[in-house]
Amino acid sequence: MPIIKPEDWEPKGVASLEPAALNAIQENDHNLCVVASAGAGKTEFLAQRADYLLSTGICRAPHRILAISFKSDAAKNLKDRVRQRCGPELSGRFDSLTFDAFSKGLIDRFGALVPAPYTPSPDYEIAFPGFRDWNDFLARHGYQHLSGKILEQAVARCRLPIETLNPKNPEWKDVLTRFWTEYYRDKNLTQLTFSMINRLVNYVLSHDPRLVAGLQATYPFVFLDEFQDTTFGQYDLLKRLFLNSNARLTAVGDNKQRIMVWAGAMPDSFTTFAADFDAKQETLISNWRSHPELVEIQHAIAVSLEAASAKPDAKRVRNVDGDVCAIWSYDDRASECGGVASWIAAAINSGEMTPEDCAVLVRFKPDSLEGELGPALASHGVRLRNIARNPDGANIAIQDVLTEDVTQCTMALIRLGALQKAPDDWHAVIERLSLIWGLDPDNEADQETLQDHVGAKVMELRSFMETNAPSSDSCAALVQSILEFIGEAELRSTVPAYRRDKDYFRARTGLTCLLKESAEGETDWATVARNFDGVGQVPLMSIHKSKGLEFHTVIFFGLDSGTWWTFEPQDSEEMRAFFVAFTRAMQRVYFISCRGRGNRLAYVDDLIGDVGVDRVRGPSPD
DNA sequence: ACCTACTGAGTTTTT
DNA sequence: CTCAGTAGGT
Repeated sequence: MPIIKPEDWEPKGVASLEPAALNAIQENDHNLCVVASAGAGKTEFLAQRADYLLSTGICRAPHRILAISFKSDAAKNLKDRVRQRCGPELSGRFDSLTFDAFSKGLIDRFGALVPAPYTPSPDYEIAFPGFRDWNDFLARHGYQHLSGKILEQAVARCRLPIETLNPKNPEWKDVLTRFWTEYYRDKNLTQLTFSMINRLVNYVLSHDPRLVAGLQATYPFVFLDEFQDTTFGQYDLLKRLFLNSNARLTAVGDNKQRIMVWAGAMPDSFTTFAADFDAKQETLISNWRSHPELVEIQHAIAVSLEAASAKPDAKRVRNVDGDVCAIWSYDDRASECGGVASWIAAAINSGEMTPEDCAVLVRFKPDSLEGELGPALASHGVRLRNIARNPDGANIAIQDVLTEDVTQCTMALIRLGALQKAPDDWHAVIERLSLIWGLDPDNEADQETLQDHVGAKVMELRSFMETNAPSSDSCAALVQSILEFIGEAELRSTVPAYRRDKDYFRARTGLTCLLKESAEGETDWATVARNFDGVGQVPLMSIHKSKGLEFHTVIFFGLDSGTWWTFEPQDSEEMRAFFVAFTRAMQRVYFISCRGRGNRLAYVDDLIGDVGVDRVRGPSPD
């Protein structure tokens, strides 16, 4: 691949980028802090910067770029965007992971180097202890006077080994020692939380500086997405890895979307980072997502969060009629669900949006709304998909199944078999199999054999689908046959996250169960494939899960004091969550307030009322 | 057995 | 804000 001179480099695949983005993309001498409000095109910015660094050879093989995100689908989106922008070869040196997946990968590779007694057993399980579990641990060991919440934080922040710790209250040293020597050992098996994995990585890196040197040599460039949500432990690890090294760090995020402080995020990650890493700041002000009327309201909310917020430059054109924002009020929950369901069905039938373009958001407990709204939508022939739900029999959420490597390989082949046209999938399969089977993408003979192989497999899948109707058994057989074709051992050896059986089977079971679920009641494989991908289904999720996503229309359930019982107006996490929900919408957003759930949320109601958002009677069921 | 007044817990993520 | 649980009264 010919190398482009840095001065000749131009953005690819987009009409334009704002000047601040261009400056930041071509910044080679400083660490960077890029403040990017909602819809500013963070993913695009990072993808263009990756393309700049890779295609100019500023980041030359064998050097790689490490990109850290907070959600696995965000990591996946970024990876895909980089592949689109600079092709499979250069993007092969772009490692896009979540912080937790990155730390877990290091423990899976170097866990044995962690000094005793902290060495984790290789078949550990990932634990997600709740409030009760932390308290139970304390009670079991006679510390019932201490708080589980504080133990959780202490575990997330402590430096290992505990023996060297010097806490103000020596009792905590005993508690932590006991906790770590037993790990989170409940039923005779080792369980690790992600905060523990983070501490173990930190420990092994401090113990063995060669690992730090190796990582620094591999990654001269590091991207940090959604930096406002960085936890103390993650930041500590970041410093351990890259402070005072030659690595160039690019932190991107938006304080107004900081909604993870409750889970241990630093309240001031940007200022701390800017000071420690002497970072230069750039501010992106475009909003490519929402049209001017929505941006106007977003700005009013932004100003209430941060008085100095810059007014974004709205780039999207409005293309719907009627109110683009309103508070819909209802008296009781039955008319609420009925009314919203018939409105959604009518909007879909009129062709102004597809089901998957319309998101239903909640503050929490999507499961309970699924039970109410799901049947109401079903009576109009519209399906609701709770993306946080585990498919029956799996212990992985639907949204995570979709981003798994084993899913992407398998489903690309299923789509090639089931659908008339799937050109992207053909490309994706060839690209992936080249990698998995270790074939040279530039060797014509290799590529020709590969194409023949895949062509034959697709023909075989087509004839299987013609003779076998979709069913639980035929789905399992299909997955089995495709994985045999790909080669499970080969697949697993190219995906570091599939090193442990537990992790691989969790993903594979998720895939099989979601496929079976997608086949229920269907007679044709094309529909099964579309069901699997969520085509034709209205997605339902929490605000937290919606972060980073965008939808034509957003409907938020639960603008009431019952749902927001912790609400505080000034600079609160709740207000920022509300901002995140609002800024997901490209064309329109409605907030549902129902007497059956609680009272009017006066502060928010008045805030958006002041910029012209009306409280109206919600659409009625028909 | 039943009433009233009070206390405290619940929720959002990460493979 | 709502719900479950509890203490203390009739």
